Amino acid sequence: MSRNRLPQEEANGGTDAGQGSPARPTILDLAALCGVSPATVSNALAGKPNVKAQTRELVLRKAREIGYHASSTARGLRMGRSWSIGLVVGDIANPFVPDVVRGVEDVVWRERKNLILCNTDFQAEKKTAYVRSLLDKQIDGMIVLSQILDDQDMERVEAAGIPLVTVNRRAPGHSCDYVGIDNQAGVRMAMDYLVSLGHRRVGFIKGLFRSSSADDRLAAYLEAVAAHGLDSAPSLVVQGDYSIESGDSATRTMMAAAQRPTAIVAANDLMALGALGALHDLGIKVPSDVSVVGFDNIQLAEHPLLNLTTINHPKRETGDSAARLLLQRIAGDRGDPPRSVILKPSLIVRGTSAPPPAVAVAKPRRRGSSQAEKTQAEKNQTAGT
Amino acid sequence: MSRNRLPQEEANGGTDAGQGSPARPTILDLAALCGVSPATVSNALAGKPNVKAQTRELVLRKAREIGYHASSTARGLRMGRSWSIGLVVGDIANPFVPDVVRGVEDVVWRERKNLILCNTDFQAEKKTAYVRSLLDKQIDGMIVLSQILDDQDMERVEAAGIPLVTVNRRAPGHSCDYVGIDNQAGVRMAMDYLVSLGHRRVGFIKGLFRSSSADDRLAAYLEAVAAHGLDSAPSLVVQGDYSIESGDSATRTMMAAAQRPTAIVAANDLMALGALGALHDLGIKVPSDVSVVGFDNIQLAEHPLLNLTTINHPKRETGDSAARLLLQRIAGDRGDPPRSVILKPSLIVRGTSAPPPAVAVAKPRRRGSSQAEKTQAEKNQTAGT
DNA sequence: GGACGGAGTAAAAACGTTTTAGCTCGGAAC
DNA sequence: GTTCCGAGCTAAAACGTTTTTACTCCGTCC
Repeated sequence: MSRNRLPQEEANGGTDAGQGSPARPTILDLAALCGVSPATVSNALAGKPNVKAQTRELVLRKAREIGYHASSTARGLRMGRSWSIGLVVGDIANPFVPDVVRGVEDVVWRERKNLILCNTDFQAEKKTAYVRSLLDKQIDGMIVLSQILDDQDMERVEAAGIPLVTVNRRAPGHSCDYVGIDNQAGVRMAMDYLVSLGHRRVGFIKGLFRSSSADDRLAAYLEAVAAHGLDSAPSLVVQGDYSIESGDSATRTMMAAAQRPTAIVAANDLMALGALGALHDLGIKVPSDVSVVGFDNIQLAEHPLLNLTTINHPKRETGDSAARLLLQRIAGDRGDPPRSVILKPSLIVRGTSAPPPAVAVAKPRRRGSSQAEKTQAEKNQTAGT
Repeated sequence: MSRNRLPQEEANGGTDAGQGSPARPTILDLAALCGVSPATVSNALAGKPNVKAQTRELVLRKAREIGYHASSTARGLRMGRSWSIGLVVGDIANPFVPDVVRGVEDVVWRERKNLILCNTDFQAEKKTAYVRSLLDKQIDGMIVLSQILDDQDMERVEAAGIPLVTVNRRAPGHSCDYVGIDNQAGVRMAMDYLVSLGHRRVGFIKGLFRSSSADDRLAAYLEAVAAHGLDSAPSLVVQGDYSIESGDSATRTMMAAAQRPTAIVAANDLMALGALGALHDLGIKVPSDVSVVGFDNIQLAEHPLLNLTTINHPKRETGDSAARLLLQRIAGDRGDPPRSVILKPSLIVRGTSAPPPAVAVAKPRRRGSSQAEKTQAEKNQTAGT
């Protein structure tokens, strides 16, 4: 160490006549300034017990004076950590995502860790590259939202011993912590509710194939159709891709079929909003002609002009749980068996749902309860357009 | 280096009988494997010209074989960089923000840098802590969205020599790269358009005080009122805070006043949507009774049921420009004078704007031009509502 | 035949920490 | 008067790179 010669000749030379930035103080500077060794400074700042109170005080004071802050990079290299966690999302611009991110940030922030945001656009190549990059950075942990990593990426993460929490979509074959929602229960609530209103012919706009949550939601729809003995027809299930546009076109397809549904359940709110738009364009009244129920309860769903009946997905709590699980895993034993948090959905009745037009009711008429729901629903959406 | 003894006795010991993760290979392992020095490996991988083609090939092959990836941390320590940039936002859940983030991510991704997302909730303490953390991490650069840093934080960033780009809000007293929109032009377009429709009494829901863009938008409104000789009254300008709720309550306040406006311009779309909700609740027809114009053109503004006339803010392009500016600054000379990118707003006519009720027109009737505008506007919004 | 030069490689320093092992010194125990 | 011990500190190694400097050949030139 040629730097550490004389007390007054510190690492960052006395007069910084150079125009460049003055180079921030290192632990060596601080040690020299305090007249102790770097080890002692480190121990003092870390609160280790093997340093005299008086010395610790001196170090803390001087550190504050010169504005010393340890380099995360150096510390990370030595300790093999980075105090940052990777958050892999498909599309941050999807209104569902930022709310979850917000939940993650909130708890991660409490431990003063940083969030590295990786937007994959659902592209395999980008996903792989981001995972690589995160591993190279020695992240402390990783959260993957609404998508799965290929086996190779997964293996790399496991090999690196990096804790991983998956959200909304289980990685088949790999066991890791998971946070999701009870999709089946959610759709069942929507279906039961519609049936209680008197609907017998309910259409479903499903999400992308190959996503576990999409499968669950579709399965729950089919089960409900069977359980309640509802009308079933191929034209009542249309494929969407979670976008507004796909909800729009799916609805047009569905309404063009011979047997129109009296209610439509969409696998997410964006498609439900697309359905509302399409029905509006087609001159079909909501909810008097057709009811629409979404899934997620995104922020704008409660706007008086949209006023979407939907299944609430606790988004912020999702992010919160995922981050908690991850932090526990980081702090605690890596060997513990994987844990799952399955959040509860809930039905939010707003203005896009009502009993079907009278003619459609074939079964014996329901009593009060459905009537009450109806007036409630209609109240919510009076004066609509 | 006690590790580097024999060819077959590599750093990461042959048999990893231990249960822990096998510890990833270092450049020493790779060097031993190839029978060259770590320096040569480094040069080979970096594509330096001073290594024989044959050697380089060998190194690359072996590197791929054992899946060698350099540690960003070690490299960062040595090179004084981190290949990540800090993105400081106020609230990621605000629908305006993710689109900008998406733009940033897109260009940052091209250089394989990472994005560290800092959500400040507009809290001074969180802001300061995040900036500290970013500086400790030796980030390559920083983007601050729609907020300003206190002088002390600002000084720290400057002292560290970290390039900084501010977006939507200039830091008074500090000169750094800036990306924004021509707020005045935007509001002027909205006002001119409304005047051309025949409106003479236009209300304005302004944003938070102390934000430069809010000031600009308000100023433009006032100028337009003066320039066109429109009605002006204190009750026509109401304070909001950029949230839906504030737009709602501001509108109720405005409509409760003696002199109701025939049109409302809001400083952002969320408040405009709040206005739509309030008017809907109040039973006031949009646009026949009152026109509403927003600012930002958030994604859902184009939904057929909202169909909001608004000023487009090129969000993605904003993020794009900010990131570009930042990367240039990182790569190029730090000493260059600060640059600004001012994006152009544009008027998006949808269904929430129309001529005022006939009775409201007091001044002598405009000729053709306004009529032309009107038909144009109506053409744009046929099949609306 | 020796000096020169360039190509290719190696040795070692440096980046800024944390942590382990060891040192010193004063007092207590025997 | 040794020995032992603990408190408080220091020296040095280690983390895994990049980069500077130096070295070794080998062919070419004079």
